[in-house]
Amino acid sequence: MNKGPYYITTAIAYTSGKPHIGNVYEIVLADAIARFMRLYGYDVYLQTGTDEHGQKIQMKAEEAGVEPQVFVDSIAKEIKRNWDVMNTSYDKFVRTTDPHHEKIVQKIFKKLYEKGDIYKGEYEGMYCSPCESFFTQSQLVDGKCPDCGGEVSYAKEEAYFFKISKYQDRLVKHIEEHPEFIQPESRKNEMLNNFIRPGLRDLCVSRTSFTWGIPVDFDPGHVVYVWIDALSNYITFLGYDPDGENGEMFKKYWPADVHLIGKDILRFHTIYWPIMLMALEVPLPKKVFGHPWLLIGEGKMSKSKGNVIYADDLVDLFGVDAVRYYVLREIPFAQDGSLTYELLIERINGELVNILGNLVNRTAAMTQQYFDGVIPTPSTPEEIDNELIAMAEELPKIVAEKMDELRVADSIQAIFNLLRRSNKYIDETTPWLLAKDADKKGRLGTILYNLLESIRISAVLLGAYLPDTAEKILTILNTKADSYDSILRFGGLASNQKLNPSSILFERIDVNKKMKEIESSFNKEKLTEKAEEAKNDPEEITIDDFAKVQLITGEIISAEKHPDADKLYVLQVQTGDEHRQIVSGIAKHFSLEELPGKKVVVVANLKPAKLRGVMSNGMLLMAEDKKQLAFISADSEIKNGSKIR
RNA sequence: CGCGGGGUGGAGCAGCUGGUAGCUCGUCGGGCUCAUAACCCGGAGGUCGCAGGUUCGAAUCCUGUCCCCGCAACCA
Repeated sequence: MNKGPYYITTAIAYTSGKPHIGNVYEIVLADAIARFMRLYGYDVYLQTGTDEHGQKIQMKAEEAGVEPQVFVDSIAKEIKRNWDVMNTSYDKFVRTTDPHHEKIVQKIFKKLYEKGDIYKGEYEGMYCSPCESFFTQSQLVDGKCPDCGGEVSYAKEEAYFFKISKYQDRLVKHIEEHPEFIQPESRKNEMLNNFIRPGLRDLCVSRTSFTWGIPVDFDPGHVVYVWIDALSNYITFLGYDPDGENGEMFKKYWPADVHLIGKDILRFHTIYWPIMLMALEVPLPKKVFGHPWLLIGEGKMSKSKGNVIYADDLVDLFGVDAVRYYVLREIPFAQDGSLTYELLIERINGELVNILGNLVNRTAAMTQQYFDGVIPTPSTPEEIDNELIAMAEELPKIVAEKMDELRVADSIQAIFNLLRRSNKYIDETTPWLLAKDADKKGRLGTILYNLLESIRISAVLLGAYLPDTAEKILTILNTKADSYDSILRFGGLASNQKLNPSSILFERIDVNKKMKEIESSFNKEKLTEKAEEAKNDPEEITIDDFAKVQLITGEIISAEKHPDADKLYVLQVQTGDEHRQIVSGIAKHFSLEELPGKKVVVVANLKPAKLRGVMSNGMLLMAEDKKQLAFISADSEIKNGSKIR
C-alpha cells in the first residue's frame, strides 16, 4: 500500500547555542507527522539539520576562543543529541558546512548571477566600523550606532543583490492560486498584505563584513547571505544540481510536501525561497506550515528572560513520551501553546496516567484474572459493543484526515476519545459482575476482547506520537498486527494468544514532590550557570571605576506617557535642588498614577540622550527579576540629591 | 490611522459557511471496585468584551468602541 513519496523538512537549527524545548518542538512535530505518514503508507523522507554559517556564529566562536568550525561541530552535536533524546525518526541530518552543500550553493549563486537575477551593486548606509555593521537611518540612536553608541559614517560597499522584484507578480499569483501553500491560512494575508504587495525590494545576498560563510567563488571577499545558504539545504542534500543531472533522491522527493517552520521565519520561506526556486526553474514546495510557538507560561522563551527550558532536562524529569505528548497535545493548530511544569504534570496525570495507563492496566489485569491472560474469542456483539466498535473503526479515518491537515493535537484528542469511551464501556458492561457467573463467561470474553482490540487500534495510531509507549502496549498485547490496514476493521487482534506481563505505562506524579525536585535541580543549575558566568566574565572593576558612576537619590514628581513610544514614560525627578527629566522604559510595569512620590536612585552623570525624540538626563536604577521591576530607594528618610557610594 | 492574533461558565480551549452554547480540568453530589485514591454518572456555574445594525432568528455576518498578546519602533 505505497501511497508514494512524502518529503517533509524542518527548518535547520541555528548553531549559536543549545536548542531549547521550543526549538525541539519543531522536530517532534515533524517526527509525529513523518511517523504517521509512514504508517499511513507514504514513503517518507524527513530531513532536518543545522544552519552553521553567519556573523553571529563567527562572533560566538571568537568569544569562546575557538575556530568557527570547532564551535559549530560541538553545537551541531548537541542539537543532534537533543533530537535523539526526543526519539525523532529523521532520515537525514544535514549541516550547511557540508562541502557538497557548499559547492552546490556556490553553483546556485553563480547560476543566478549568470542568469542576471543576481547583480553586483552597492550597499549604502550608515556604517559603524568597530561593529562592522550597516544601519539604516531609523535604526540609529541619536545619530549613533545602536550597538556600541559610537560614531557612524556614511559608507557604501560592494554587494550582490537578488532581483526579488522581478518575480513578485508570479509569487502573488502562485499564492493566490494555491491556498494550501501558506499554512495556516491566516498567515497568507499577512504575507501578502504586509510584505509582498507593498513591493519587494531587491535582497542583498552577499556580505563582506565577515568570513564565516560560503565564499562567492567568482568574487573573493564576498560570502553568500546565510538565508540563501540555509534555504538551499532542502534541495542540495537531495542531490539537486543547477547545471547537471539531478540526483535520484531529488527526482523522487522534490517538490517537498511540507516545510515545517516556526511562524517567525515564514517570510523567508514564502517569499525568498519560492522566488529562488522560480529563478532556478525548480518546482515550489507544496506547503509551508508556520507552526505556533511554545510559550513558557504567558511569555516567549528567551535567555534574557531566564525562562529557558531544555528538552533533555524535561525528559530526565518526566520521560520522553510524556514530553512528546505534552508539546504535541498542548499546541493547537494555529495558536501558541503554553508550558508550565504544573500543566505538564496535570496532563501526564490526567491523560497519560488516568485515561491511557489505567485503561491498559485494568484491562490487562482482568484478562489475567478471568482468562489466565489468554486473549478470549469474541462472540456475537450486542448493541453496546457495536457502539464501541463503530467508534474504533471510525478512528483511523478521523486521525488520517486530521493529520492530512497537520492537526496533530486534534488527532491525539481523537485517539483519547476512544480511550475514554473504552473506560466508560468497562463501567457499562461491569465485567467483574459477569465474572461471578460461569454462564456469562462468553459475554465476558467478548467484552474483554473488544477492549483489547480497541486498545490495540489506539496503540497503533499512538505510535506516531508516543512511539515507546505504543510499542510497550503492543508488546503487552503480544501482537504484531501494527499496520494501518490492520486497524481499519475491528477484529485484527488474534485470539488465544497469551498476553505478556503488563507493567505500569506512566507513573503517577506527585505534584508537590516533583515541584520540589524541579526547584532543587533548578537552583543547582542556576548555581552552575552563575559559576560559569563568573568564569566567563572575569572582569573586575576597581573602586576608581565605580567612582565614575555618580549615584544620587531622588523623587519622582510627575510622570507622563512618552508621546511616541509605548514602553517609555517621561519622568520629572527631583534630585536635591535641581530637577531633571528622565525617560525610562518602565511603562509596562507601572501605571502613571503610582509613580509620583516614588523615591528613586538616579545615575546622575550619565550622558544625556534623546529617546525617541525626548531628552533624558540620567537613568533610574531598578531591580529586575523574571517578572517584575522594583524601585531601589533608601530605607529611611534622606534628602533628595544625597550621594550614594 | 504601522501589521497581525485574540477577548466564550473558576482555568484552558472548541464552535464563528447564522437556528436548543460544546470539550478538558476544577468544583459539588452520587455510583462502582477490574484498575495507578483510578474509572463511570449527575448537578451547579456563561446575557459568548461593550454598544449599535442586518435578520423571523447572531457567539457566529456588518459598523463602532474598549482591553490583552505578538511583530516593527522604543527599554540609558
